[in-house]
Amino acid sequence: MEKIEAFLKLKGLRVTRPREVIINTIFASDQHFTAEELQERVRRIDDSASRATVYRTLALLVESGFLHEIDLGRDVTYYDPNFIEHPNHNHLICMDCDHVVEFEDHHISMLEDCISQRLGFSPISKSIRIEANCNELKKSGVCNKKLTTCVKS
Amino acid sequence: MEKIEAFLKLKGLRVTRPREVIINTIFASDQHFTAEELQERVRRIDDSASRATVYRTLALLVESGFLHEIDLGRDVTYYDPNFIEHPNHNHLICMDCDHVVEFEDHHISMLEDCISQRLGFSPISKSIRIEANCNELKKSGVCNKKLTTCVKS
DNA sequence: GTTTCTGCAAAGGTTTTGCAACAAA
DNA sequence: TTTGTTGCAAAACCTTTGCAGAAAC
Repeated sequence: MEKIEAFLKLKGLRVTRPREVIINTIFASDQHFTAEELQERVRRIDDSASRATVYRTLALLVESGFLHEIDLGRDVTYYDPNFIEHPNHNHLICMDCDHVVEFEDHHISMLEDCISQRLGFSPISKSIRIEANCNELKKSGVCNKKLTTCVKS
Repeated sequence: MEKIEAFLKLKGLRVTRPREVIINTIFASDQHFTAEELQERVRRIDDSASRATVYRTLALLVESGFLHEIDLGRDVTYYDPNFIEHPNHNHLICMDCDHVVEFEDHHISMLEDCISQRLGFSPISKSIRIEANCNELKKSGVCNKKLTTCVKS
């Protein structure tokens, strides 16, 4: 938050009440969210932020690199506040329980860089999306997976 | 096309003129496209297919696995008819020239499977999207990359 | 005071849908 | 003849935008 405030001032942008509330709400958790969900969380904390301002602030944070858009294969845009801590993470989406597991893997990351170079390009951003079924569910009929933190390897 | 016709008959669905035209148009090329682009190509061949039917046929083909939706990071949905020949390919998108390079890599694919299993899941589909800059452009100021076929490694 | 930001409501763009007519089997 | 399919136009959906008033600095 302090970083973002500093950034705003540097750019000649203003630290307003709606922006503060929105930014605090976003970074209060490391979980991905949609604009809709954010708007609702913001509304519950403080009524001072319209849908338009939520969208405008999201765009601002994405452009300035504080937030990432991710594609979970659904029809809305998801935002991920967890890229500052884990800049190279990927997503596995369980099609059974809809859980999203974030994971990092150094080997894959290196391979992606190699392949890009071989093709004649320098990667800016790399992302993997895996859609999967839950093994636990298949075996026992019940799914207890609630992994929400970033798994590193 | 014969495969899809057989599938339609098997499912009790009908082989109609608009469907034939749309399906033939899609698989006349192995290049990805948007609904809008498809509609226009279809219109030029034969006027017998409304926008609604184009969308409905796309949905049908995606559901039945003949066609894949892909995310190129733009704001429209792209469709990729090239997954039957190359079921595990990924996309590198050049941010300079907007070209899309399809690539396959056996090692990455295996790593994705391993990671999924370690996390307790069985992958259904895996996709990588790399956004990149063109090396040729950076060096010579000109970009001649027009790779459109699937690069295997 | 000046400039940026906000909220509202309206518009934007893509995709979906209800319905009556139509065509495949 | 039955059932699935089409085209049209309207609706739905998420997201963006124009504008006048409000708020930072």
